[in-house]
Amino acid sequence: MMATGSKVTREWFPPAAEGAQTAPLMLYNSFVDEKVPFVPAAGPTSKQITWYACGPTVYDVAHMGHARNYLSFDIVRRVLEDYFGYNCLMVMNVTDVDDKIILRARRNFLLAQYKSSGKSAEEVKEFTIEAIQAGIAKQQKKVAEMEAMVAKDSTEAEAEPDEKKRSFALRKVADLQEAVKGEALKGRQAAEALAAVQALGAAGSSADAEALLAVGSDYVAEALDKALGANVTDPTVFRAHAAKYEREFLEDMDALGCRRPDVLTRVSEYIPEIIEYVTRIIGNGMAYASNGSVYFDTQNFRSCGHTYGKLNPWAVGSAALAAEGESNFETSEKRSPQDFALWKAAKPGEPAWESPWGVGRPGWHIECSAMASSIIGSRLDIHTGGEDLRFPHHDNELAQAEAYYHHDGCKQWVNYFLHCGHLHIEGLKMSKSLKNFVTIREALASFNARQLRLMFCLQPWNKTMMYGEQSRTEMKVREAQLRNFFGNVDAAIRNSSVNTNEQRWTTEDFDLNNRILATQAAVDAALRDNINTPAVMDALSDLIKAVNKYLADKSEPGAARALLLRKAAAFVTRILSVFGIVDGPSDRLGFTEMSSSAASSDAAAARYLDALAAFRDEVRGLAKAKAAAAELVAAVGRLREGVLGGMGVKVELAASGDRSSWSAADPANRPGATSTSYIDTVVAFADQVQALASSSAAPGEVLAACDQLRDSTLVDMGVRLEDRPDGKAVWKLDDPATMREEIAARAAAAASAARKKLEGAVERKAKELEKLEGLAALPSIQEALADKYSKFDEASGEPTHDKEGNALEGKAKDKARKDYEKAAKVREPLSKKLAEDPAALDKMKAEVEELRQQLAALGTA
RNA sequence: GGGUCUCUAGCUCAGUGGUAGAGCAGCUGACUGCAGAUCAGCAGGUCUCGAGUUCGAUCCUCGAGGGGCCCUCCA
Repeated sequence: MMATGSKVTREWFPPAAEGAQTAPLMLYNSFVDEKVPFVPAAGPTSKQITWYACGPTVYDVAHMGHARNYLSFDIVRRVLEDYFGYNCLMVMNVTDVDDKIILRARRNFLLAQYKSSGKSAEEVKEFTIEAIQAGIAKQQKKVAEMEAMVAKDSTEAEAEPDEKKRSFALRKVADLQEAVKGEALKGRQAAEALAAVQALGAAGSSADAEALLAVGSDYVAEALDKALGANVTDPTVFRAHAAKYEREFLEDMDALGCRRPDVLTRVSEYIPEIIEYVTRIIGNGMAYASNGSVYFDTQNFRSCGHTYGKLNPWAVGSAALAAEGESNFETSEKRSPQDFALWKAAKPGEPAWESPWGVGRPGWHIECSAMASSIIGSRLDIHTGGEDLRFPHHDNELAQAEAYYHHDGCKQWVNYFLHCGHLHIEGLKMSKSLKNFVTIREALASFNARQLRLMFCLQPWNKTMMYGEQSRTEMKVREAQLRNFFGNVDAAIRNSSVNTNEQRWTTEDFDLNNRILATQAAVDAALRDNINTPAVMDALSDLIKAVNKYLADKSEPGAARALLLRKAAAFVTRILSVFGIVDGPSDRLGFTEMSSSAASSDAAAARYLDALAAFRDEVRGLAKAKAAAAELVAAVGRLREGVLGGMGVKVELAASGDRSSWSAADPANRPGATSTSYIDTVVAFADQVQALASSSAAPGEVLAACDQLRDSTLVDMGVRLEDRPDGKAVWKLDDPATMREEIAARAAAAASAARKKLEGAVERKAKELEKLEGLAALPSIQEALADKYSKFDEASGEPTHDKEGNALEGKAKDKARKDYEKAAKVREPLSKKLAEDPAALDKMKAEVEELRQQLAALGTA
């Protein structure tokens, strides 16, 4: 090519770059309790972020309250990763060294040892009874002590001159009284257990050790622990207990579809880092060793220019006051009541590690600071946990990290602290102690992971979440809407092939496209607004409704634009996959065609289903038209020879009464398993229709056969058939179990529907009547206002003179009018009703009575 | 007791200085041989109460009351 002098001017206008900055992602940050823009620590344009999640203490099975944390933040994480495109390093700890774990592990271990020691049933019984009696004695002693303490503390509290301290002392007394109640309950439970154990032997037959221990295991374990607990020194006992529940926890998380963290940090594996951490904090002058333990020095921490209690500053003072009230503070190892343990000196029967301060184990708060610092360093983008951990756990964590990084000038270890709201069930927080918990496994028995995730997506992550009937109903409605949407769109796309239909856009197509664009904008705005998943779900629901309307408008064959429908459905799918409600690409590893599920679909099967549906449509059409039997026979013939024959299926007619068989015309090209089952079905159905025709059955019987095919045979094959008003059925593939459940639920609902409807009607009518009667019993407006005004306008009824008889003017008059209007508005429903019909109240009474009688009649039937 | 948040339809919650909205639940209706799907409509509110600021308050201020949460272990 030659360079010539002729230069061509290329015309291109660059799009304006101003205002290119997109709206920020806002996150609700616990440091300030408001939504603030999210900026990665690595820089505003960086996509690299770090996240430390406060993980489980693995002492028992996890319940849905725990799932609230991990599932909700999994959704948040997926949005950050898959929607906003951040690369997130997610670290989660597992607390496997903890008071509860130690106690339970030791007891379980001793109990197991005892069980396998080959004691006779008599010995076991004797020991169990002793154990329970010891438990009862201890309980009684404790109650007595507590009651004495209540008496002592309350007199002391009364005498306390300082107002603030007195109120704390009084609160303590109240708490103590609550605790006494709790102990008394435990005592009663122990007494019941004792009776049960004694009954086991007395019943005559030999009591076996298993049964005895099943009743008294708690007490036996406690007794064994008291006697032998200090001798348990083998660290594998504790590790094994934690490992079991850690494994179960991770299984639960997998079952819920939560992405695993990138790094898992176990306390037991980070002891050296923790010791180094504590050492440095001591070196920085913000902790001190005391009698084999190490405490964090909150006073010095403040003197060094740090802020203690950033997340819950209000709790700090109160907690200190409460701690001062502790009777044993003078003898404490702490310098200040706010100080907390970084390292605890070992007690017998506990796992312990060597340290510069003697044998011991880490305090509760230090693990998170040390492990997160070890993996991530001196600045985290995000730290998450349940809202109950705000104080003291997370505040102490922050203090420890700032103290550790003091000489790096660290004043803010975490940029965004996110706390999820608790899970409530019937108005109460789900918790182990309230015994109102549902384990994750139990929940997964009633709902699948998709349903649970959908339920979580319908409520904001940072507010209290309701787990109840209402939430379940809304989730089910939403799930059905989504399922029907995907099914409807799929059917519509099948029936509006791009190859055979005009694709030019009409007004409806432009409108639908605009709806899609608007939905995309709404979803984006909702996600930026603190990852507001309920708002996203609402936006998707609006789009689905728009698509439904579009499909209704475009009901003539081929009118709907398959490409546009696909666009809408693809967007909904994409967002759902971000939430993890449908499997997304990031949940599989490797090339997708290697995954086992990819090959399972049998593309050719659709043709046979189409043939079956079309044949059934024809049969239904003939039956509804009360056509002659010969026409049905002709239809069967057309199916066998024409349709199926054209698809390479050769039907072998059976002798009368027998089932026909079929074979592939080309043996080298045999249909797959799914296709085969469809062909079996269509051939059998054709036989059935022919038999009905030849016995000249009534049209109703033919329709019944069609219904049975739809409601039973196809359901079992995972095919959902829906008859449309135009006489054409559409089919969708679905899970047979789900469909059977739906059918069963509908049948149950239908059975009780009449009664429920009547009950509802009675209740509503009675309520309305009660309300109106209440209004009727009210004094008249003028009587009601008589304490404020003395005279009223004849025509309008409004007050004209005040209580003293002075004429109302200016502002006072306006006020009077407002008073009047308010009172009038309250009475409006009644006056309106009476204006329509002066006898309305009596009529309503009669109606309620009538409904009640109907209901009673139903009850006796 | 202190702190803090909250009070809007039967339930869960949006919302705005110009007398209120959504979803679910309820009730009608359209379509329909049945089932399903879908659409349309209706009803339901002293916006906790009281006082103040304002031309005007559900919204702002103050007070009262109810509820939640935190101040101890918890996800």
